[in-house]
Amino acid sequence: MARPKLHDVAAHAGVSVTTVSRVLNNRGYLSDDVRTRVNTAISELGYRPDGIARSLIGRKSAIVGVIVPTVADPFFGELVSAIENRLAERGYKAMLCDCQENAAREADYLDLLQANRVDGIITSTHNRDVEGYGKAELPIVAVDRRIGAHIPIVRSDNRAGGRLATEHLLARGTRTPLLITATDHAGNDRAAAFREVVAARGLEPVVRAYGYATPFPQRRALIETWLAETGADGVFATDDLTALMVLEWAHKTGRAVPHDVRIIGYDGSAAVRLGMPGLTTVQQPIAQLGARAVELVVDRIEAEADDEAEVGADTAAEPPLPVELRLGWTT
Amino acid sequence: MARPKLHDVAAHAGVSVTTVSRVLNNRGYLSDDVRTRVNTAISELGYRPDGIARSLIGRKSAIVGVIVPTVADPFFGELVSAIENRLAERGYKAMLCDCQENAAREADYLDLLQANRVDGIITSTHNRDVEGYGKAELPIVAVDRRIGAHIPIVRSDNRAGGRLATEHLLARGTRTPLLITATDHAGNDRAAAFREVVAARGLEPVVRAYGYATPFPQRRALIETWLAETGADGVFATDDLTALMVLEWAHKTGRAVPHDVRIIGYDGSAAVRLGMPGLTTVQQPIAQLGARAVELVVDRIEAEADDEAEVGADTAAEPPLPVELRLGWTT
DNA sequence: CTGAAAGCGCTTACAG
DNA sequence: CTGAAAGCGCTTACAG
Repeated sequence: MARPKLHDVAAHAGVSVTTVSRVLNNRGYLSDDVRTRVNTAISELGYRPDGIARSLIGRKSAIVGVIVPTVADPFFGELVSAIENRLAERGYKAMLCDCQENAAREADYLDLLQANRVDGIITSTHNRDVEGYGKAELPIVAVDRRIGAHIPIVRSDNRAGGRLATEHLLARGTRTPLLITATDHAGNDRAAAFREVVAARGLEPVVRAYGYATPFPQRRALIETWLAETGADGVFATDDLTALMVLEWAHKTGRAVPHDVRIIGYDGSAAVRLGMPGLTTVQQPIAQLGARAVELVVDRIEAEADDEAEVGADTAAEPPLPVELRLGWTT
Repeated sequence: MARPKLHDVAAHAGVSVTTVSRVLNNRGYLSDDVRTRVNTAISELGYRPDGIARSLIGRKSAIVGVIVPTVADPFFGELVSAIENRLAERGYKAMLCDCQENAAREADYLDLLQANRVDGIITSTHNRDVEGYGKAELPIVAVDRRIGAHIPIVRSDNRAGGRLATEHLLARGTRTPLLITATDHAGNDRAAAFREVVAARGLEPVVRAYGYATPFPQRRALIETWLAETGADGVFATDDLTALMVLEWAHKTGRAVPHDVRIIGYDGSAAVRLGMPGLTTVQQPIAQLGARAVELVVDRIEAEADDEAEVGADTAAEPPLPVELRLGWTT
C-alpha cells in the first residue's frame, strides 16, 4: 500500500485520528490500552508522520538553514559537519546553502529559506552588506561575522590568535614579518593583532590582502609576487590554505623552511592537520564554534515557540572561544 | 503585518484566491488586467508563497537529501558543493546528512528524509549493507557506491585511475610498490588495477587497508608501520589525505621524495590542489560527478511527476567519467 | 479518557 | 476568463 497516513492508523487501531495524534505527540490523557493498540498499528503499518503536514500546522519545520561560502573549503566543511551533527542531536535538519563566495546568491538563499519556513538560520559567509538579514523575523546566528546589531556572533578569539601567531613568528627570529589575509578591513582582529605586536617590537607590519573573490590561480600568483617583493622571512597567513601556498612557493623557489622563511597558518581543520601536520597554525575550536551556534539558534527557536521571555538579549556579546597554537616544523 | 498569505493578496487585488494561485503558477487563462493587479498586490505586500503548504499538495518538496560520510573531508565537501549548486540551478534545495562514517546514522537519515518528503536522494557513503535503500520508493542515485541493483551509480573511472597511478609509479622507477587504501574488497577497482599492473611487470603487489572507521591518529600510526615494514619505494594512496600522510612521514624520517620514495594520491580536490599542488595525484572530475548525480536524480523526479515512461531503466550502467593524471614533484 | 470539527496555506478539479 | 469548494496530512481547541 502507499504510504500510510494518520487515517489508516486510526482505522487499524479502531480509534479516532485525534487519538492517534495524541499518542504520537504524547499529549493529553490516554489509557494504556489505547496507547498500546495505536503503537501496534503504527508499527504494523510502518507509519511515519508526514513532516510537511506537521510543519504546516505548528509553525515549526525543524529545519535550520546553514549558509556558508562553500563546503569545498575544509574549514567550512568541518564547521558545517559540526553544525549538522549538533542540529541532528537536537532534532533539527540542516538545509545547506553553499554560496560559492557570491553575495547575490546569499540574498536569494535568505529568501528561499524563509519561503521554506526554516525555523532559524546559521550564517557564516564573508559577504558584507547582504540585505535581508535585518528584515528577517526568525532567529539568526552568525559565525565569525558581523551582520547586524542584534544578531549574535559566535567566534573564537581572533585577537588572541593573531597575537599568538605573530609573537611566535617573532620569537623564532623573524625580522621581516608579512601578513597575508583575505580582506584587510577594520573588523579583522587577526590583522589588528599582527600590527600591534609587530609595531610593539619596533618592526614594520607589512600586510597584503588577496580578496575572497579572487580565483585560486590568481590568488597564488598574487601571493608569490608579494613573497618575492617583500622578501619576508616570516609569514603569517590568516588561513591554512594560504599558508600551504606559501610553503609550496618556498619549496619551488628553494627556500628552506623554517630556516629562510617561517610560516604559520590559521584554522587547523582536521583535513589540514591530517594531510599537513607539520604546519604550525592557530587552531580554532571548529566543532565548538558549530555546536555553540546551534545551541544559540535552537534555544532562540524554542524560546519563541514557548513564548518565553526573549532569550539573552545580550547574546550578541558571546565571549570568544579560545584558540591554541599548534606547533609544526614550518616555524 | 505578519507574513501575508494568499488570502491577503486576493483581498488586496480584489480577486479570489484561486486567481492569485493561477497567476503564481501561470496556469489557465488570465486577463492581463487581473494578472497585473495580482502582481502589483504581490509586490506591494511582499508576498512569498509558503513552500510547506505547496509541498503538502503537489507531492513535491523540491528538496533532495544528500547523504555523505562527512563534508569535513575535502573531497566530499567539494562534491556536496557541486551537488548543492547544480540542485539550486534546477530549482531544488539540499538537505544535508553528514553521517560521520556511521552506518546506524545513515539508516536513520534515510528514514528522516522520507518523513520530510524529500523528492529524491543522492548518497555517497562508504557504508555497505544499509537497510532501507531497497524499500525506499523515491529516486535515489549513488555516487561511486553500489547499493542495489536498480540504483544508478555515478562514478569516475576507478580502474583507469588505478592503472594510470600504478603505471606512473613504475615508470618513475618504483621497484617495491605499495598500495594503501581504505578497504580492500572486490569492488575496489583502484586496487584491482594496481594488482594487475604490478603483477604484469612481474612484481609483487603489496596492499594495505586502514578501514574507513579508523580514527585519524590510529590511521596515521598504521600507515607509518606499513611504510617502515614494507620498505616501499613507491606508494599509491587511494586518497590524497593518505598520500599527504605518507609525505609527512617521509619528511619526518628523512626520506627524500621522490628519490627515496615516490608518492601518488587520488582525488585532486581543490583544497589539496591549492594547498599541496606538488602532490602527484589522479584527478577525479568532482564537479561533474556532482552535476551528473543531480541530473539523474532530478530527471527521475520530474519523470515520475509527469508520469512519463520510466526514465532510462539502464541508467545503472552509467559510463564512468574520465580521470586524469596530475603531475607534481612527489613522483 | 476520547472524538467530531475546524484549520494550517496552498492547489485543483469543477462549474459557471 | 474567474470563483466556490474540497482537500493535501496533520494538530488542537472544544465538547462530551
